[in-house]
Amino acid sequence: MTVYAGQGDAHRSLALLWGAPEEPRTGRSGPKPGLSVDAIVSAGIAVADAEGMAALSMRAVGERLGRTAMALYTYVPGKAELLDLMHDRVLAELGTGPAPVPAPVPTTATATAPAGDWREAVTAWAEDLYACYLRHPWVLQVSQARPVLGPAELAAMEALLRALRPADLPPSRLRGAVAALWQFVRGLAATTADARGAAAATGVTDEDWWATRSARLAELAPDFAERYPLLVTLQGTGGGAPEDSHREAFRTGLAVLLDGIAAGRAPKA
Amino acid sequence: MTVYAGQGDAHRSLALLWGAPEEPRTGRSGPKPGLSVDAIVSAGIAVADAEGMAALSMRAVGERLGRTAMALYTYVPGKAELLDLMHDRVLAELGTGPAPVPAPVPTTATATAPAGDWREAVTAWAEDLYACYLRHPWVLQVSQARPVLGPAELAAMEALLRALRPADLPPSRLRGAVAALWQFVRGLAATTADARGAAAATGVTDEDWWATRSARLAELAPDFAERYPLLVTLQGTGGGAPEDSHREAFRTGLAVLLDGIAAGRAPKA
DNA sequence: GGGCGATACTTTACGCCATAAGGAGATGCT
DNA sequence: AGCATCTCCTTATGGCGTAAAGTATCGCCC
Repeated sequence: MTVYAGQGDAHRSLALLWGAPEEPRTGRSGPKPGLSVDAIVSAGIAVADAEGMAALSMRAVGERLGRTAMALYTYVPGKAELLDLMHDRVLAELGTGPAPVPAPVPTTATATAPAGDWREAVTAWAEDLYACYLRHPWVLQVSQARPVLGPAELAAMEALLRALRPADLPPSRLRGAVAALWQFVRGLAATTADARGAAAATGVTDEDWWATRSARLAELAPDFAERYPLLVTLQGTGGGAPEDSHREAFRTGLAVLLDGIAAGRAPKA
Repeated sequence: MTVYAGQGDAHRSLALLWGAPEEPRTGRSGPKPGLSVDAIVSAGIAVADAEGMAALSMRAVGERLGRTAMALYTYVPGKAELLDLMHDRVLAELGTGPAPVPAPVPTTATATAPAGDWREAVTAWAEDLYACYLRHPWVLQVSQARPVLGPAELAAMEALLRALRPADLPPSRLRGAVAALWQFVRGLAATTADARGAAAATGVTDEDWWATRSARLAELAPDFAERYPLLVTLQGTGGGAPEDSHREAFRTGLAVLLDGIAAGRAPKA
């Protein structure tokens, strides 16, 4: 199950994400709030971390806080908005990259930046995001289609741009690079997360799982090797442990991307 | 809502995907089947195309076929498996690329292939996949986490490998390139699909939607420009229509990837 | 041709889900 | 003290996937 975020009231969602002006409580009466948006978001994350996205229900979140499902609706407009908040909260775990950089002229590119090691910086960013996704695999089930535009998500973007700055790309190419990098990390994290999930859910090793799978496949499609010759040769070369092969794909895929970025740098000044 | 595929019985799912041996009907009695797996899959796709993923329910699919939801269970083990089948059916719309290539020595790289225009071939492949996703946007809501391993998905992969062959990459790098390309196309398609969906659902232009969104954002985070300086400069440079900017991101992102692939080619023979 | 076993399909029911509606109790201002 | 306000609850609605069990229909074999 994938979950579709960002479907709630965009207005309220944004307000919550960015910390609503918090009406200064003038003339408030009634019982003090026993919960808070923050607490609910935390509880939601706890549920999703522990039980997975499928188990995330308003009831479950409420229960974890000793309330009913309906109690949450005082604080949060609905499940969709809660998901947006959970998503951004998780992304807030990301480091914001190395140096904020005071404020060099943002115009053209005569920057005297340390340069060159932008590759390292981008790699660090990618590893950071990858690890974050794997800490909270359910986030990968929140459809990335709708941009939530939370502060943490934007901060992550900004961090990537900061890392890429020394590469000195023209704007259009920069956009392409950012898109490619983000999607790549997310996609690969999803693959890895699922491999782990399959192992955990079925109690079978990732390795065994694949073995069973491909045995069954060979049985069902005896002409496999003729139909997919290139696939077969590629498959054959990656004999190692499955999780290692993901890491290798991550490394090499990233290398491709970095090379591509390097190739598009503006002519050196 | 994202939907999580591949959670059903892997055995039966695979059998259905690959066209089960189709027990040769010896000694069958009972009423003739009025439905078929194919018809059910088609109905499911029709529902999802027309009403979106959220509206895809066993009841809805059954109704379209003039049956109840439970009638489907005679043919298909459950909703998860149906989704797998729908997914692969959609991917079967993809072209399989230019020339199947008879069978040149797959060992080393002294191939006399037309070479060079692998960029074009890969671009065509990417455009094809991108277009297919946009024809059936709901597919992007099927979690890519779990590899379904249907014939069409594998064929798409094979087609990409065929396109990439003249680039003559070492296997490890090839794996990285494939992963990066696939994730990129999928991710960008998701973004585009959603932009369209937002426009359709709310009746607001994509442009207006963004305008509202960023106005609200400026209101909630007046220090936006200081917090995200690089993001702001990047945003500012892309004034055009929103859908065009996706296409541009697609083009430039792909260019980055292709350059990266080119950079990693084995030394020319 | 009669009957029987297999098959297609239905009805019903269960336990979930998000959330609309409205009510009870607590709280603090006036 | 009175009352508006706010939190939280109970209840109800209409959905979902699918288990279980019933009914109708067909083809084979005696």
